[in-house]
Amino acid sequence: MSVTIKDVAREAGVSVATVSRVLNGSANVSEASAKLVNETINRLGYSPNFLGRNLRKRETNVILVIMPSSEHSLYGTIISGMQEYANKLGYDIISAVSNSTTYVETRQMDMLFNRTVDGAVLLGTSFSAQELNEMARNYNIALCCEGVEGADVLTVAVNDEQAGYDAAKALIDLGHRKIALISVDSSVVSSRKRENGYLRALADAGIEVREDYIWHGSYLAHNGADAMEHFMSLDDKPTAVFAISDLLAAAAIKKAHVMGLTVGKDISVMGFDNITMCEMFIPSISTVSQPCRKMGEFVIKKLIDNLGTPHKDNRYYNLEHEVILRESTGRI
Amino acid sequence: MSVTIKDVAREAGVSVATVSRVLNGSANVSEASAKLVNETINRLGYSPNFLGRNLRKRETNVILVIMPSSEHSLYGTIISGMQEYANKLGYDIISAVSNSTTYVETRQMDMLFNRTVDGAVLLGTSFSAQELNEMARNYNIALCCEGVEGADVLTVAVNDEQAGYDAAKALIDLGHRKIALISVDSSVVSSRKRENGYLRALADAGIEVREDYIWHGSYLAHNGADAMEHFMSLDDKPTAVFAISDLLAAAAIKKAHVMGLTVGKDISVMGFDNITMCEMFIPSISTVSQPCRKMGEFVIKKLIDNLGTPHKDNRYYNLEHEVILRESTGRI
DNA sequence: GTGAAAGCGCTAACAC
DNA sequence: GTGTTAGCGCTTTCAC
Repeated sequence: MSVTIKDVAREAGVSVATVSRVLNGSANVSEASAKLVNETINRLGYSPNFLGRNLRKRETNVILVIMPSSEHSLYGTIISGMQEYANKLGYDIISAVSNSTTYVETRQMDMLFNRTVDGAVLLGTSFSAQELNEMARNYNIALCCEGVEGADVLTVAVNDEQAGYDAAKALIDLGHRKIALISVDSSVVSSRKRENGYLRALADAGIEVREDYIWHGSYLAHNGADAMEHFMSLDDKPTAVFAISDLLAAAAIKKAHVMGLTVGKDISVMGFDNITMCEMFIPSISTVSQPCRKMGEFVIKKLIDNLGTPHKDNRYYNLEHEVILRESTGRI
Repeated sequence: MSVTIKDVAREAGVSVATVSRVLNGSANVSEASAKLVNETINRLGYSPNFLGRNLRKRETNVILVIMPSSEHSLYGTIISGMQEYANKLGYDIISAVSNSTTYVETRQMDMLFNRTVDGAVLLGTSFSAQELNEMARNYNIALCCEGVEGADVLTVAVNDEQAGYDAAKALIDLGHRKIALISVDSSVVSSRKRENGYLRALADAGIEVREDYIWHGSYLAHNGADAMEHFMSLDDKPTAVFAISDLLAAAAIKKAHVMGLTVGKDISVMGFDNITMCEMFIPSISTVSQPCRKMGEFVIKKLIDNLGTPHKDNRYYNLEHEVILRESTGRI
């Protein structure tokens, strides 16, 4: 039914080897043969079957990216960076969304184990360090955005602790002393690190940490609103809030607005990630930006480097973040 | 290096056929053999090479989804719906972002032509009807969200014309007579249809269409702001604006806000798509929602149905949209 | 410069 | 219930 290399060879009156050579641009094909083969390929509408090719070559030139969520505009930018770089090197990027479900993530990682792809990048994972190390022994994997403690796996991310520090420091520099934190209840490493950075910044500035200024909940928007409501119910209210994600920050801002506060004046709010919405929001949202494109390019570069060699680079690379001040934060 | 079915067979002391039977759950394997094979598989950490399997079976059970952009939260929800449904049927979904670039999209479609995937769903495409028809003759493709006029290809989308009508009608029902439109300059069919629906709604209500109330530009946020600025520079200003996308609506709202207007009172703004941001925005954004999950499920169901048969269903399916009124629109 | 042939890992027909 | 074997479509060695 579908046309194969054999059909092309027969029609062109050459051997399959010659067709293959033309296909792969190998040397030692006469111009006449090459021309003839190419014409036949076009005439027959032939497209090589990559299952055959990849099986034979034992490589697919495809890299899988697994995202924990599809709602995060950050991931789109990262993947865009990956794709551009990968294409240049003759690789393709495909992606899949795990929804942070171990079952789905495992199913997707099967594409790596069953040789459908050459490598995988995880933008957050539910696998343990031990599981990751086990996988990394036999397969090429990398983490991006979100490291896993104890995992000896190639990782590219910002320094979340320092980024959390810088975010809190920016609020302190604006004159704030009563700074609250909206964080999440989960074991996600990056959030914990951002939280640690916040604590260190307060300590450095000689500000005492108050339990009632620290809120833990889910990643959902609702949590940002609840946190803001809680802070505003306190007798001694904070003047600034640092949320470990922009979504939580936006929800907190919305709640403050509904409560009649002017965000940026009555209360300052700082987010994290610099998602698309930050600039559009009313007020625009101050945040910490990650170098998404660069992270995508870099992790792909390193991963592809690993594909060839037995000496895999499994280092942890930190890329530079940047604090961006917009309307949602103001001097006190 | 990597362990194959042969290794398992040798270690277990059975033939590769028996291992294959266990792998595929075919009948006619004694319990003893099955147990032995499974133990050996676990012991050796064997994972079947799908390149071999797929080559032999001439199917991959993988469907590719191509998105024009990665920034559209709609797509994430659609793909989520696809994935859930596909997994139930033993299929996997992978996705790729074309950035509306023909070169990239073509490169991604190669995965279909070279048999790396069984079918492809395009959430918007830069291919012409003719090109699509040509592809559909030999391959399994479907369009979702965004139809192409003249393409006899399986398509699942909302009725954009009616949706545009309903959006404008909702504004009319709120008492508005001076209703402007923010649309895009491109040939994207869905936008033109929404625009046509807007025109029909005005006609039905006996409202004359004014050229200076219709703005065409790019998809970028900037365009929404420019449009609002233009409308507000008119002597006879509109009291409501319908934007054919939520992003444009948000940008228009932001601009109106900056200009000192209270959106929802001084000016009403209606978007389209019901992206995540709509609910969080200040004010929350009225919009038209598409049944994303359902669309994803449905298109996958139909596409998988097509995989088996020579009689392909290439109909155009319309799913129900819904107008959602929030704070950004008000009664005049 | 070109062709014959082996073989990548797997499934499935066929034989027993 | 199990094994033997052909062959999916391709690349690549080896011989000429």
